[in-house]
Amino acid sequence: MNILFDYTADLITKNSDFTKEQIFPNLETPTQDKGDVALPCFKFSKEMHLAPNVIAQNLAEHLTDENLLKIESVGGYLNFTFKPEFIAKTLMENLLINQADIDKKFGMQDKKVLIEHTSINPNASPHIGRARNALIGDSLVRVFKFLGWKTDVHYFVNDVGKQIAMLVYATKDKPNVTFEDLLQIYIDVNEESKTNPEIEKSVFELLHKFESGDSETISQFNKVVSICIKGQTAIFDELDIKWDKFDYESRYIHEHITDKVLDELKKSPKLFEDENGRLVLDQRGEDIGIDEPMLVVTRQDKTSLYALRDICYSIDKANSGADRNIIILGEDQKVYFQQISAAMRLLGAKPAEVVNYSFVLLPEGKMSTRQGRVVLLADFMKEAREKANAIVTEKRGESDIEKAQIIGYGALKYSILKCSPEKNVLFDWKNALNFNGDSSLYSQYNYARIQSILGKADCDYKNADYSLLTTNEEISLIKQLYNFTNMLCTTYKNLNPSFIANYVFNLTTKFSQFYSTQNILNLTDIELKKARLNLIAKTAIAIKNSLYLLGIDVLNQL
RNA sequence: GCGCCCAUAGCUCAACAGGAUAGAGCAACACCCUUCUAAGGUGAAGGUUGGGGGUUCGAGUCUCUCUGGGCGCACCA
Repeated sequence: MNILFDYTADLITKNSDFTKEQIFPNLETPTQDKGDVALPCFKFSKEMHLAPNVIAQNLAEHLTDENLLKIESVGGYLNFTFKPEFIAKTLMENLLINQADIDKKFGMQDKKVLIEHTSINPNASPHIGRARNALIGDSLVRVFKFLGWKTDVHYFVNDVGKQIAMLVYATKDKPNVTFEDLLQIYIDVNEESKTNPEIEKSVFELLHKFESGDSETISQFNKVVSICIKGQTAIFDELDIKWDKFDYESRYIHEHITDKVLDELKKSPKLFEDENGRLVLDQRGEDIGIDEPMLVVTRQDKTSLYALRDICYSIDKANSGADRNIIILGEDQKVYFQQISAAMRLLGAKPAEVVNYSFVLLPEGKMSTRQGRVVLLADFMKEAREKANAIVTEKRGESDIEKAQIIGYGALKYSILKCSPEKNVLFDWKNALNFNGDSSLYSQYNYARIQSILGKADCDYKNADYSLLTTNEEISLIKQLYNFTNMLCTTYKNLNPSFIANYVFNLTTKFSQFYSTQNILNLTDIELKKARLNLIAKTAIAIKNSLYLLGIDVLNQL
C-alpha cells in the first residue's frame, strides 16, 4: 500500500538475509525530520542475539542505493532518507486521489452496502445529538460510494408508539398543525399527562386501534407521522443528507410479519411465556452485558412490542442481499442492540455491523426533548448561516446567502464529525462554529486560493517533471497528498469519519505553508512552474474530495 | 450494586497495529501584507497523558485498581 515502504523493504531484502515479510510490517514513518522511512530493529534482537543498534548499524553499512540520500542507525532504529526528487517523482506518479482511479484500483464496484442511520422518533424537530447520527451515517455512505460501492440508505420510521399516539391525541382538534408546532405540543402533552391519567388511557386506546387496523386511526397516525417525516427530511435535505428508503415500522404489524417471526421464535425452547402471559426470550448465556438478559417480545395479549418489530426489520435488512449491513446507533442502544443481534442469530440471520456514538452534552447537562432542554439542529443551522454571513459580509462588503450557507453548514458538520464517535461531545456555541484554524473554512479558503491561482495560470501543466519539487514544503505536501488513499482505507476500516477531518486539516496546513514560502505564478523557470501548478491542482482535488466525504461543499471563490 | 465507553496543554481535539523529544486549533503574547486571496504565515509560551501498581527493550496506547464523567441493566420506542 505504501510505495516508499515497499521500496525500502525491497532494498533491505536485496542486501541482507531478511525476508520482505520480516521487514515490511515493521516499517514506519519516523516522527519529526528523522527521515522518510524507519525500521525499528528491537524485534529482531532476541532471535538474532544481537543488540538492536548493532543490527541497525550492520544493515546501514551494507545498504546502498542510488535514490538514497542518507541512512542512519540511531538508538536501534534504522532511518532512511531518500533524495527529494525521488520521493516527489515516486509519490506524485502513484497518487490515488480521484474516485475513478480508486474505483479501478480497489475493484469494489460489485459490492453493495446497506446503511441505516438517523431513524429518529418522528415526534419533533431533531436536536444536534441526533444530528450526530445522521452526519456520521451520511459521511460513511459517501466513503463507500467513493470506494465504488453501491449504497442503499435506509431510515426506520418508528410510526408505532406512545409518542406518536400522544401527538395524535394532542393534535386531534388542530387540523392545521405544522412541523414547527409539534415540539411544544409534545412537551405540553407530556407535562399534562403527568397529572391527568385520562390522557394516558386515551393514548393507549388510540394505539390499540392503530395496531388492530382501524382505518380512521391509521389515517390519523399517518397524518402526524407524515408531517414529522416531511419536516425532518426537509432539514436534512438542506444539509444534503438523503435516504433511499423509508421503512415504516407499522408495516410489520399490519402485514402480520410479526406473527410469522414469532412462530419461528416459538420453535426455540428459549422463548417462554412468563407469569403475566407475555412472551419472553431467555438470552442467558449470550454475550450480553447484563446479568440476566431477557427480551420481552410481546404484551400480555400477544401483540408485538418494539423489540419484535425491530427483529423483523433487522432480518429484512440482513436478507436484502447487501455485502455489508451497517447501522449507526447511539450509545444508549448498545445493550439493546446486542439483544436484537442475539435474537437474530437464534433465527439464523446475520446481525448488522454497528457504529456506536456517544451523546452530545450541553454545558448545563444532557439534552432532554421532553424537558425542552435541547439545541435543535434547525437552530444550529440558522446560527451557522447567520454567523457565516456576518463573516462573508465583513470580508467582502456584501452579504451572500448561498456562500454563507455552504460555509456555515460546513462548519457545523466539521465540528461534529471531527470528534471520534465514541467520545462525548461537549457542545457550546463558542466552539461549535469555529471559522479559524482547525475548521472547514480553513480548507475551503485554501481551496479557493488554489482555484484563483489555477485560473490565472498561463501554461499547460498536465505533464510536469515532479523531480523538480524538492523543497521541504513541497515534499511535506506531497507526502500528505499521497496519504489520501491511506486515510480513505482507515476511515473505511474503522467506520470513523473523524480521520477525514484530521486529514484534510493536515493537508491544508501543508499547502498553506508551501503557499506562504514559495512562488508559483511569477516563476521564470517554466518547468518548475508547471510542476508546482500540477501539485496544487492535485492538492485542490484532494481537499475537495475529502470535504465531499464529510458532506461539505467547496467554493471556487470566497 | 453490576456491565460497557471515555479521561491527553486553561478550552476543543490529534497521535495508523505498543515505538524515538506526545502534536494541532482556540484563547493570551510578539512579529509578517508595494509578492499568486492576511478568512493566511512565523515565533515564543503552554504537559508527571486523572492517581497508583503491572507486562515490555519500549506504554497516552495493553493489564489491574482507585477517582471522576457518559450510557445501560426484561414487560418504552
